[in-house]
Amino acid sequence: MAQRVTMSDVAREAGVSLMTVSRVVNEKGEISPETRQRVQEVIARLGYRPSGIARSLAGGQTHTIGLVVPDIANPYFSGIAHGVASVANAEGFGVLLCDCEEETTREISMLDVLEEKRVDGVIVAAPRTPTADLLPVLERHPNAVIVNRLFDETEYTSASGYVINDDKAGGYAIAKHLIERGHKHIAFLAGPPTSYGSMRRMRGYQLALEENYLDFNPEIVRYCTPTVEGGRVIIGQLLAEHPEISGLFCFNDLVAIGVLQQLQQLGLKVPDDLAIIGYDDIPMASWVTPSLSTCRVNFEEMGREATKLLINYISDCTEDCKNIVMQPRLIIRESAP
Amino acid sequence: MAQRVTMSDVAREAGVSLMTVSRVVNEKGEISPETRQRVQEVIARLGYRPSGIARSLAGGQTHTIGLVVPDIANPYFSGIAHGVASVANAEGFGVLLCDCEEETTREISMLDVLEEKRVDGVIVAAPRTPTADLLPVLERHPNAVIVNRLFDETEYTSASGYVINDDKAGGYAIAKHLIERGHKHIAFLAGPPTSYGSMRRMRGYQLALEENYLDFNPEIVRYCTPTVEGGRVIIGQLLAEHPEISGLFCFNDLVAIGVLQQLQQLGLKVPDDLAIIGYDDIPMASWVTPSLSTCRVNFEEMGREATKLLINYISDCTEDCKNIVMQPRLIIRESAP
DNA sequence: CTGAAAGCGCTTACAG
DNA sequence: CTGAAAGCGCTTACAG
Repeated sequence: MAQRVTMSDVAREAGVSLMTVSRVVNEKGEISPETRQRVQEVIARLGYRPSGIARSLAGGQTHTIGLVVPDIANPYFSGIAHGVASVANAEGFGVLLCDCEEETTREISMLDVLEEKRVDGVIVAAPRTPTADLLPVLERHPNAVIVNRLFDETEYTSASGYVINDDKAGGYAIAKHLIERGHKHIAFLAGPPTSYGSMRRMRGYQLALEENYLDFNPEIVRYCTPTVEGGRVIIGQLLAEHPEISGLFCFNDLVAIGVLQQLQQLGLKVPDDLAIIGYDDIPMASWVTPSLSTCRVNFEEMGREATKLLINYISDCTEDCKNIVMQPRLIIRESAP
Repeated sequence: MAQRVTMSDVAREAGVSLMTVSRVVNEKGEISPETRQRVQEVIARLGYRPSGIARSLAGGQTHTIGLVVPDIANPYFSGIAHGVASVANAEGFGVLLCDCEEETTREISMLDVLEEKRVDGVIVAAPRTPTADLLPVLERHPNAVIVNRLFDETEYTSASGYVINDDKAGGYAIAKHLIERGHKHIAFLAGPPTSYGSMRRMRGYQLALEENYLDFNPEIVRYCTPTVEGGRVIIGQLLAEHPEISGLFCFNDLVAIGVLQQLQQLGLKVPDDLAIIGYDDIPMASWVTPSLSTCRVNFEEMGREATKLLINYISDCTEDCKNIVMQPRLIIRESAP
C-alpha cells in the first residue's frame, strides 16, 4: 500500500487551505461552487479518504459505540448484535464488539478497553457483574445503555438507560394461559438460580397463581441448566415425584425441547399428559413435533431500541431519553393449545 | 463525566516530562525504579487512561481489526465472530463488527468505513461481491484475510490470505460414505446456485461418484433455499420423480431437517427408505429424531485461524503467513449410519 | 536514565 | 466565501 493521501496533499494540489478541504469533506460552511468542485476533483483523483482517527482526536467524537456481550455465538446475543449493528450503521456509528466468552470478570476489562478506545457510548447486554463493581466502571463512560438487567432506578447515572424485556409479564401470561386451560398444578423449570430473567418470570408466574387462588408450591419449581440436556435430565424425576403436574412452564425453549424429547421416550403425550410452554421463540420452536407454545422475545428489536436510546444519549437526548420495557408475546402452538 | 486526565496532567503532577510518562505507560525504555513508581502512583491517583485515539494517530496503528459478515444473526457467522473476537482480544486487538444484513452491496461500503477507521486489517467472511469489484477495495487495506471464498491464487495481493473449509473434501466424504453403504442413486440438494461452497461440495460429490463408476445424474441434483422450509418443499417431488433415490446429500443441516420432517409426513422411514446426510453439524443435528449424520464445520476455529493469520500479516508475517484449508469431519448418526 | 522538539491528520474558533 | 493559528493527546527520533 502506497503512502496515504492526506488533507494537506489535497489542499496543496487544489491550491486551497486545509479549512477549505475540510469544509468540502464535511459539507458544512459556505463554499463557492467552483472551489468545491475543484477540491472534489482533486479528492477523487488522489483517492483521498479522511482519517477517522485524526478526526476523532480533533473533534472529540469517535462515532463508535461499544457492545459488550457474554457470548456472541449465543443466538440471543447475536440477535441483539444484529439489531445494534443495523441501527448503528444507519446512524453512521461503528460497533466495537466485545465478547466476554461467558466470563463475567471480562465485562469490566472489556469496558476498560472500550474506554481506552474512547467510544462515544456502550451497550452492555445482560451483565452479570455485581452492581457495586459494574456501576463505577460504567460511569467512566460518557453514555451507556444496559440490556436485560435492571438496577434500582436510583443507581442509574444520568447518562445511562436500559432496555429490558418484561419477563414478569411473560411469566404471568404463560401461567395465566395454562390456568385458563384448567391446569391446577403448573410446574416451573426455572433455569439458573442466578438469572435475573428467571427471577422476574417467577414473579409473574406467582402473581398469576395468586390471582387465581392457586397455591404456589415451591416443590414443583426446579432450577436447571438452561439447555436441551438440562430439560431432558430433570423432567423424569419431577413427574415421578409430582404426578399431579399437568402444565409446565420452561425457562427457555431449549429446556422445553429437552422435555419434549424425554417425554417421547417415556411414552407420555404432549399436550394431553403434559402441556408445555417455553420461552424466547427460537426458530426451532416451530420445527419440533409437537410445535412448541412459547413467549416470543424479539432480541433484534431489543438491540435496535438500545442503540437508538444510546445514540439519543450521545446526542444529548434531543428526543427525550426514555427507558424501554419490551412486551413479550405469547405464541400458542401445539404443545399447549 | 469530568474532564479527562491527560498525559500532560500526569507529567506535571509527577514533575517529569511527557516522555517519561509515556515510557511508564508503555513499559518500554529504561526508567529508574523511583521515577516509575512515582509516575505510577500519580496515574493511579488521577485515574489516568491513555487515549487510544491519540496513540493511534501518533503511532500509526489502531490495534483494531474489521470483521465483515453477511449477517451476524446467522449462527455460522456468529460462530466465526466468536473465534475472531477470542483471538483478537487475547492479542490486544479490538474488533469492529460490520454486519451487511445480507445485502451484498454493503460489503464494499463496509470496507470503505473500515478504511476510514484505519483498522490494521480486515477479515471478510464469505463475501459475495464479484471479484473484480472486491479486490480493488480490499487492496486499500494494509492487510486482509478472506474466509470461505476462494479467488485465483494470482489474484491475491501480497498482504492478504484466506481460510477456507475444504468443501470438496466434505462433499467427497459424504458421497463416499453413502456409496460404501451400497447406495447407487444419491441425490444432492445443492442450496443456492450462487454459493461457492455448494459448487465445491458438488465437485467432491461428483468425484466420489466417478471413482466408484457411478453415473452423475444432473436430474437428481436440485438447487433449493438453504432453510428448513427449503428442504421441506423440495423433497416430495424429487422422490416422486425419482423413486430410485435411496441416499440424499443435503446442502446444510437445515435443509436435511426440513426433509426429515416432510418424510415423516409422507410416512417414509429414515434411514431405511432414505439415508440422509446434512452439512455443518449445527446443535440441532443431534437433537432431531432420527439424529442427523452430517459433516462438521468448525466455524469458531475458522474465525480463530483467520484472526491469527491476519495478526501475523499485521506483524509482517514474522511467523510465515500460510493460508489455511480446514478439513471437515464426517459425523455419523442415525439418519445415515 | 531523562527530556525538548516535531509531527501524526484533522477540527475548532477566530479573523478577515 | 476563505485562511492562519492553535490544539486534540499521544509517539518517534534525536540529543544529552
